[in-house]
Amino acid sequence: MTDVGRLAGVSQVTVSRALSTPQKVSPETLQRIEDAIRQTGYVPNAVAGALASSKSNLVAALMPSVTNIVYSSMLHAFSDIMWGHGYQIIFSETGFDLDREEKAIATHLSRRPDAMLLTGIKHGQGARRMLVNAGIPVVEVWDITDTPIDCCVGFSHAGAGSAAADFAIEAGYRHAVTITAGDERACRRRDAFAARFAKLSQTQVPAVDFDRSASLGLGRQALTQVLEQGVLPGTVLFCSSDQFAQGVLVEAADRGLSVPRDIAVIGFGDQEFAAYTEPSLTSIRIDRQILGQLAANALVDRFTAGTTLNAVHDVGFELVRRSSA
Amino acid sequence: MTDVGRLAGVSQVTVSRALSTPQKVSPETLQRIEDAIRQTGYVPNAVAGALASSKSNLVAALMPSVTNIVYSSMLHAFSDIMWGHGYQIIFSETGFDLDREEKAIATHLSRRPDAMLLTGIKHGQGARRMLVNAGIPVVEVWDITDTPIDCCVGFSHAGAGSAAADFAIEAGYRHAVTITAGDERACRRRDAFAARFAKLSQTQVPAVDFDRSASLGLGRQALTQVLEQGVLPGTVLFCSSDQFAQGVLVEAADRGLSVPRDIAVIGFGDQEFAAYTEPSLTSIRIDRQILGQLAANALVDRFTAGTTLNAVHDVGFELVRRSSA
DNA sequence: CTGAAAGCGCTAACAG
DNA sequence: CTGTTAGCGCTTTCAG
Repeated sequence: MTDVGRLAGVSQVTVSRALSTPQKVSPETLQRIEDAIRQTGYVPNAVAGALASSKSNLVAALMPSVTNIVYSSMLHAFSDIMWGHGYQIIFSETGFDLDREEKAIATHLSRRPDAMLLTGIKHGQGARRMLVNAGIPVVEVWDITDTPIDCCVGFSHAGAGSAAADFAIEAGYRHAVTITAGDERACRRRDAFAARFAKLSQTQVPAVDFDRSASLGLGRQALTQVLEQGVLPGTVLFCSSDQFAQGVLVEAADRGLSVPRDIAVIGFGDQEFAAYTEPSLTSIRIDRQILGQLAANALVDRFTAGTTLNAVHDVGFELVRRSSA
Repeated sequence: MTDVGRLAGVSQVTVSRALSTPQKVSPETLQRIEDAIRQTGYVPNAVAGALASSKSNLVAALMPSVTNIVYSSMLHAFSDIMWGHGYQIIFSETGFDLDREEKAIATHLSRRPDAMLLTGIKHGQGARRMLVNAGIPVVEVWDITDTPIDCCVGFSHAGAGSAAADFAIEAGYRHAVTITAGDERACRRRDAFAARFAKLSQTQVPAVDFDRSASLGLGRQALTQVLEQGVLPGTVLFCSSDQFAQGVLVEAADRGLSVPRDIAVIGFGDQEFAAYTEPSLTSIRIDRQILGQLAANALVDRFTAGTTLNAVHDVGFELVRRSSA
């Protein structure tokens, strides 16, 4: 900046102004500075800027996994809006591990981000304290609670589970099995589904649980397991992910089973392929685009205005009925 | 740090040392400092550290899209290793747009990252200049070239295309159609496939091209289009993505077509589901895990040793034959 | 509208 | 092993 200033015949401060508040610099000076910048190939140093102004224009985003479309599509929408507001994203994967998340929070806070996005509402011991101490806006996504750290945007997993049960009963199914991946939120959906379905149908709801992430292969395996234990007519499978559901569909087709006649399937996530499988998949849709956007906007609002704390945004969910159930 | 030092009865510098090079501080002092840190709830400021040492421990990663598993799984492997070495990832999506990539490069460089990962080998006008000026290690992934900016790790897309053609001919197919998404690298695979297949079979290779990203729905549409134009027996479809291939499979099943008898299908990417579709999908496998790891290691090597420039790592590809072709 | 001075919180020499 | 002195490259007052 000093070099640029020298070339333009002004002081370093004026160059700084030209870059951050050009309206405070006379047009001619501005012109000379711009030329000088071009000539010198000057690249601003945002690190120094952040130190001096204690504003980093950095937002930290922590999520379980980027390879899961459910989270990555949220990140996509979120970072898109943030970028539009001049913020950059520094991210880490936490892999459903609270310890790892807590370490990541500490590390990220040392970069003095202007805000932080966290996935889920359950965090480790020190997390809340660190975040409150940092005094930055925090948005928790993909779930809701009455006691967010700062604000949250998501939906009720228990609500989604029991809504699926209501739907299944209304659709005439009298037996159900759950297929669930190793994910705390998926378990909450399963539990709510099972409780509600059991209550309404007066039947037991067996569970097939995995400790891994959902996948098509695991879904095929799950159906095999279900069939081995024998399945009564009018049974619906409540899957914690469309990946599972698709696996069930593929396995069913391979075995010559008719869906939903022999077995019905409800997925979760309403992924892009859900509408195009054979038969098309009944699933629970969460608008991840909107969710990511709302999360971004919540933060941006907090920057500019300083909206009320403890704001909770319920984006809801929608049971999309197609042919599989 | 000054506060912590005061509390521990040492100077600020000693606190700094205790944190970065604890072996240079006496055990007793270290203990006192650690206690003081706990008491004060001190959180290091990596921004100031980066400014003073001109080492940010930040690595920028630019990729077309995080919602595409092909890139996100690479990012996952890459960031995992980088995190293990104490680096954090600051990322941006560039959406197959060179201008956007160039802007992102400039913005990211202002953060003084210690290295940068770029996807692809084709970049905008100023990109190369900026990166060379920055003087940081750069790794270009997912493609290879003899003239990388610094180093690259990927595979030959033309090679993959013609290998698929060789395979198809050997497998006895005499007609082919390509289905391609709007992606420069996919087009290079298509062109290589078509050229080679046409040469060996002495037939034309019609193309179904989309300007969007691949999806299951678009794949179904593509097969419909192909069938409308009439397809000769012994035709293989070369898809630029497993998403397309899966769509073709679903549409074929829906129409009562037998795969590979009526129509054969080759995918690309060997995604997790490829082994579990019905019939299972023949696809081209790239080890994205390894690719991401090699990219990370290439950078880490450059940090420590300063490996030769212009290193090009060909991770190759593997045609995985399953049932669809 | 422009400049001078101070300092953000840390690390990098250099002394002791 | 510990402390002192100088910055890193900006932004933020405060004066002109």
